[in-house]
Amino acid sequence: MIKEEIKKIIEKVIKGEVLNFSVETSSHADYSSNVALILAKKENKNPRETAELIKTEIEKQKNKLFSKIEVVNGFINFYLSEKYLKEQVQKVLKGKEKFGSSNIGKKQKINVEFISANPTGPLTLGNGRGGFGGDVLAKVLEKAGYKVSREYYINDIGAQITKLGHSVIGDEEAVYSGKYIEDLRKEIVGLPKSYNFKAEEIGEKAGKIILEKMIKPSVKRMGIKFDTWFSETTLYKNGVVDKTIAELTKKGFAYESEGALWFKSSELGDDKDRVLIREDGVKTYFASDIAYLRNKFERGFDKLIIFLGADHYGYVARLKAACQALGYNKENVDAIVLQLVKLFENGKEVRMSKRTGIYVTIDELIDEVGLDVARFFFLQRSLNTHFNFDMDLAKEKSDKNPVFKVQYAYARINSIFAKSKIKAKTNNLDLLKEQSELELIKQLIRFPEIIGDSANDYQLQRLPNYAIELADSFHKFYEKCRVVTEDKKLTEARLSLILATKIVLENALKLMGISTPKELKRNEAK
RNA sequence: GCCCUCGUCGUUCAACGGAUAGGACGGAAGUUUCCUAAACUUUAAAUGGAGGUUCGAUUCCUCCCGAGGGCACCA
Repeated sequence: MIKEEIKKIIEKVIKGEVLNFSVETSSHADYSSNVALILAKKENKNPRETAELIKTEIEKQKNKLFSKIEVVNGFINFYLSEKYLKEQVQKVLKGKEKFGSSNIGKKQKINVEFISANPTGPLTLGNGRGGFGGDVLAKVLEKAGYKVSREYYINDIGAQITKLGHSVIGDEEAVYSGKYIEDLRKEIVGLPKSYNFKAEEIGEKAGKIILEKMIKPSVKRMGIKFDTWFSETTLYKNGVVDKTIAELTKKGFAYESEGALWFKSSELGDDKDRVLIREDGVKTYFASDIAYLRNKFERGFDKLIIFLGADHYGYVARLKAACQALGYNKENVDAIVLQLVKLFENGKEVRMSKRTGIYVTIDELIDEVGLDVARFFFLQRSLNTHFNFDMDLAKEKSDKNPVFKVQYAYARINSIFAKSKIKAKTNNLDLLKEQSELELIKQLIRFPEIIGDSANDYQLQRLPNYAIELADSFHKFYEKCRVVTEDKKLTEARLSLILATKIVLENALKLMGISTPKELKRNEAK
């Protein structure tokens, strides 16, 4: 990664100084660093002079990375040399689908748990946000050198399931409604009327059907493949919950009060203690969640990432407390909190709820706008911003979704190759001298940085934004430079450039789980 | 009441404490004898308010205003 290379060069110059300076792509140059501003402040010197000093030292090294280094307002601006840029094109071509991969993860095992919706109804919009986010984060981490496992936790036991049972039976304790509940009633309860239904059993059956017939197919349509579907029930069957509670008790983190067993989470950063076993002897979901946490670490994961809805926010402190109590490092658990998606219809907010039966399912969304648009749509938004969704607007705008701009760039490249009789050759890359050509190369080499940054801070909206910028650079190049011309050598060089672009576009789109159509039909409506 | 998240062009989203706040849609004006005009070029338009820290704040801190979400022996 270039940022890292430049950083190393600077660090060498400023020697032992430990500074928190940055090197970033910049609108003023190819890369810029604020190192002088920070160093000068520390040493109480003039930033401009400090910058000049650093610049002179770097120039002495005669590094072939740069064509020019300049100092402006105390910033040090770096311009990459053409020679270096052309080497990078070769690197992309050589790297192919591996271009962008890195080893920052050092093969650490990460468990990414996401969606994990209760099997009490279909997946909805909110699950789409977490679903696509989790899947893409997993892909990013894989590309960054982690060993990733995608996991779905199924809450297939307990109060929710009993309530589901009541709903299917249709008694007065019913909470869920909707057509699928009626269908389940027909399927499970059957015609011969009997009044001996046990809500728990019915709920369990219904949950299984919902999982298999509704959730799993939706997940598949979303383009997501889980490595593990983890059933909460197994934690009870295998005695993990009891073992975990016993361990907490033994370590002095659990105590009895008012007939219940409590976890001393308040001693470990939570605002209050939490119940593990209720007065009536029933273990809480939190108890099995701790068991699940322990189970994940016991399976050998170095790091856990858990996607949570904003309505489960309070959970984070509890889980981290549990982590510490069990002797694991709480830093190895990252919770990603998703803000809720609000549904709007005709300009008015509609409260989504599986209980009232008012919601938009993920299947409906994909039916309406297609998977590519749906994915891009969600990925463009930061996970922790509030999100208003209007299906009518989404439908109306789906034709104008920027994902097509990206796919169109890809299609244009394929079209050129389909028509060209000449093959790409890299021996004359020196002929690439146009501004738009060099700009395009600069975009290509940002890709590994985009992945590295996203793997570190989980800010996935960076990916679609980058894809758009890359497509833009390509389209500008396309307008400016004709690829296939009479000049054979130039044609070969430009074909190499667009081949490299194709590789990066394809890698970027695949990372987002978006298709790479070889051609895009012209929009009839337009 | 306490805690968390969010407030950016008309709309919807971007911007590790950096330079002239970026894109998309919508608005205005253009570009096609030539590899797909779902493209390109030009243009108007925004940081909720008040303080503070800093060489420098959309970003960090405090208060206020507004939206959402938590504060269960529910999940």
